[in-house]
Amino acid sequence: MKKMISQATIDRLPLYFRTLRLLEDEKISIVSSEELGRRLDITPEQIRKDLATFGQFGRKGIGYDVHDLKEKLANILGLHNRWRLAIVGVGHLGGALANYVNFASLGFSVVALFDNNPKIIGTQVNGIKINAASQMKRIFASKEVDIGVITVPASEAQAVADLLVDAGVKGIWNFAPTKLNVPLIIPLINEDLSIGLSALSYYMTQE
Amino acid sequence: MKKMISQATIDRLPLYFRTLRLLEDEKISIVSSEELGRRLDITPEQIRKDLATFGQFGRKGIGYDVHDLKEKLANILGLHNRWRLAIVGVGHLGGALANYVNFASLGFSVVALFDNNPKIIGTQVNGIKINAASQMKRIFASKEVDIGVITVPASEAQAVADLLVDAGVKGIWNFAPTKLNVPLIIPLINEDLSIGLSALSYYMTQE
DNA sequence: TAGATTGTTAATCGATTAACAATC
DNA sequence: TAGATTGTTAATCGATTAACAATC
Repeated sequence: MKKMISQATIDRLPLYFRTLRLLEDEKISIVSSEELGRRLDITPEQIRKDLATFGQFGRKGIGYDVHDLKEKLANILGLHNRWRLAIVGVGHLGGALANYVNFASLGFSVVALFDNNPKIIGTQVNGIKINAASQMKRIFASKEVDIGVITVPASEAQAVADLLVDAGVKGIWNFAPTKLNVPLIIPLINEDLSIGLSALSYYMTQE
Repeated sequence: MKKMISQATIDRLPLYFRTLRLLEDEKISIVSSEELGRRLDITPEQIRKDLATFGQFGRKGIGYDVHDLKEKLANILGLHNRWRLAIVGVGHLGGALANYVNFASLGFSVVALFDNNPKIIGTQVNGIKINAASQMKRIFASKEVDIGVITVPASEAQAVADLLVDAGVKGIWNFAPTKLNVPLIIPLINEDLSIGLSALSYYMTQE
């Protein structure tokens, strides 16, 4: 990582990107931070500050070119990379992710599936064969996998993470509700669904 | 909401709760903020500060009683409420959530499913019948639904949110990648999976 | 020119970290 | 008592918001 940019800023970039796409669909070619902010419930100052972190993308008195800014954000986010995913743990959630259409539109594709349940090894999901975890290293090489998605139970997640690291994974997207230890150079994003649901429960409990 | 407590603090409480559960399973009855911090990669000071927001739960020189603190956190988070969920949009993700076991262990249960696809209305997922969205109000009353889970495409999400609010939903868990407008009194948690994946792409792009 | 809007610097706000008295 | 550990106050850090000069 070149420079330290706040997590909050990084997490807002996909929202800007998404909105610019919609604006492009609406044939709107110029947008102000004011309008972007209105669509996203984010202050215009915040948006300008976030964008200014990466360069000068707008024109004073005018606004931002929708197509141009969209492409620049795609570049910053690395969405032109056509990342290849492997999903480890083809239960309900893993299976759903294997079929998830939104990924494709962001440039991600699922190229491999792994599971240790002998009953499903060899079967296919969305046209992709499920392999035993022991095949990971071999398949990672042939399929050029970039990202490992962990959708196994928490108790097995660390072992899977170790296998992924050993197979040369470049990044990990973890859905198991547990802390993982992986080398610092490998980006890891935790997607713990129980946090959001518990937070919702908390807010519903406050009268 | 009685008092303003930071989102960051609320989001860490489920982690503490989860870890206390594991400690209880390990028959460990007393834990220090130091040990909790080690297991979660959170500083002990942060943990003490978070807990102190809600009261004095520990004993100086000793630590925290595992069972006691676990129960107190469950109460704060409202996890004793046995919340009842309705999932709107039974595609791959909605279907996966309908089968998600981790919910049950936190006290949530899925009691109703809705979809507008005539091909699947009337069929069952995990023993729960799929209804047309038009039935929402009636079914919310009879099934005493608390939480609405939105797993429809972004373009339909606002309409679904409106239906949920009209049916008297108490909280919304939104998986559609779009900003929703709902009355301020109704807690809304957004679970936008494309943010995490895009952030991962960003970090993998920085060399 | 007048009005609009960016990019950037300064001010404010809030969250994390450090320090330490209290006490088991 | 000495060692451990909490709860809380003070210091620091970082993120958001406000203000405004530059300029289209």
